[in-house]
Amino acid sequence: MIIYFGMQSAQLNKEFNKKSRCSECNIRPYSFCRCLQEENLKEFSNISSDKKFQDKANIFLQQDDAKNIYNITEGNVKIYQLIDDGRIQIIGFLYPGDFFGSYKNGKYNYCAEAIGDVRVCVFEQKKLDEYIDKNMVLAKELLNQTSHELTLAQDRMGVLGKLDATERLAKFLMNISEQRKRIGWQNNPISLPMIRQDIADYLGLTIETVSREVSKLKTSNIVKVLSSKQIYINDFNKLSNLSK
Amino acid sequence: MIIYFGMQSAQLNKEFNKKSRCSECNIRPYSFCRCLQEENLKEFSNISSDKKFQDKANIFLQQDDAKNIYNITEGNVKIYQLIDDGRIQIIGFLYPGDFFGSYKNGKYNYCAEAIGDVRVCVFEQKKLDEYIDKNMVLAKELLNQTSHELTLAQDRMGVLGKLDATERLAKFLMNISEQRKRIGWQNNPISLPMIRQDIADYLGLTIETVSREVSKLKTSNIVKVLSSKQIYINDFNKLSNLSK
DNA sequence: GGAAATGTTTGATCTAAATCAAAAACAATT
DNA sequence: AATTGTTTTTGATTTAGATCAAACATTTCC
Repeated sequence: MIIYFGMQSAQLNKEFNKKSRCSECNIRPYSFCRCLQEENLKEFSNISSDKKFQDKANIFLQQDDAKNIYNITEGNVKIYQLIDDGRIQIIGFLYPGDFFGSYKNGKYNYCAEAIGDVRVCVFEQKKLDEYIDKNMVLAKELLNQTSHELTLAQDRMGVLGKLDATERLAKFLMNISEQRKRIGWQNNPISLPMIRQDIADYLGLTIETVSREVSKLKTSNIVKVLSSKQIYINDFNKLSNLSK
Repeated sequence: MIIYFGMQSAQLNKEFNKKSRCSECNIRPYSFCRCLQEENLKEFSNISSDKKFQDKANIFLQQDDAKNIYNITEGNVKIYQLIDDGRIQIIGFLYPGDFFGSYKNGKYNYCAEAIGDVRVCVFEQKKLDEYIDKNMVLAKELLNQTSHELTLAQDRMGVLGKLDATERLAKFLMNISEQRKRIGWQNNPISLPMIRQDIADYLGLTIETVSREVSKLKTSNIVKVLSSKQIYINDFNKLSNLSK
């Protein structure tokens, strides 16, 4: 910051007190940044940058050199692996507060694509790593969050390996509802940011099976389909029982 | 350590130089402990303890209060989730150098059971956490390892969600072979510590399908089945191609 | 507002893997 | 070595969900 001689006192004050991006970030309580103290936010803002992506934009591809960690501040991101011929496995649908990318050099383990308009904070691995050395509370927070991500990934093995189509869809809807609640959004009705094909590729099913399972839930009055992407859950208990 | 008055000088010296368990551990280069310096090993030995389990012994159950982190020094461990009625999803087969359990209080995310005779180092969460505060290199190592575990878990979603039975078994055999190589064991023939039922529960298949797929690999001369748990891979290229 | 493109639903048929069944191989115990 | 229990293999049948096909709904864009 450069302070010119003759600057007005009020103006000067304003410069000093200028809010950093992080200090004004309203998703921070739900993100790994929540471990930081107020006084560290200014510095932390400086090691990251704000970036926007529009619907269907690739944030990175699996074969790209892994350079960054991304933290979502607005919108949804899908991360997915391409098997070979064109088979897709969607790893996850991410929400504000979720982070993705890689700490390690090398390749990313998945592709990342914006669903709708997305805003992220981008951290270079190197800078984040340097910051961690200075503020170890962040290392512990990242360890806790990554460890929690791992338990979620393990839970998904059970879904993909052992649940039938009905159970998978029920669990999916429950999970979305809980995710929304976690970040302070209404948990009912739920808005599905992704299309049916994405749900299918996430659950290891086909689009037709997903559609049929939604219809079954509708017929049995467990959900009301307000529109294809707006689902009202009439009976959380029944849905939860179906989801195992 | 109690030093009695009148102790001989040679004896005294021996006490001081006594090797710690960690310093004599030969799996350390393959485990998260590899990040520690020689001079820290004695202290690190003191915050963990050695424990043995025999075949089929439960190390912990999913509903147990999560208190420990375990590090395998000998043998194999299977970690698995029980869905409800009795459906089982095996999350992973662990090898010497792998760790499991939980840093966080709460419940474990899976059950852990010994396959054959097993030796582990047990760390109490609290003690490990205190140690991390003193030696931050361990936090970074755990973050890197957990982050790597997460990528493996994500890869498994593709296997369970998108691969057919032939591809699943081929990938499984390749993975075992690579895992063995990683820790300096011969990568061919491979020894499978687990029974067919476990392979089925790991791959989201039935025992019959696993058996049939093994037979197909045998018939097509890609592997030789020395015994049901000893597999010689005749053609790594073909097996790798099958595994996608 | 209408055409084109994209996404969703429903029906008919097919198939990979599950289930059911039984024999064979192997290991453990007396 | 015979008995018992466990694990694996192979065959016959069934089935959940995939694939194929077509209509229907919704969004996008001149």
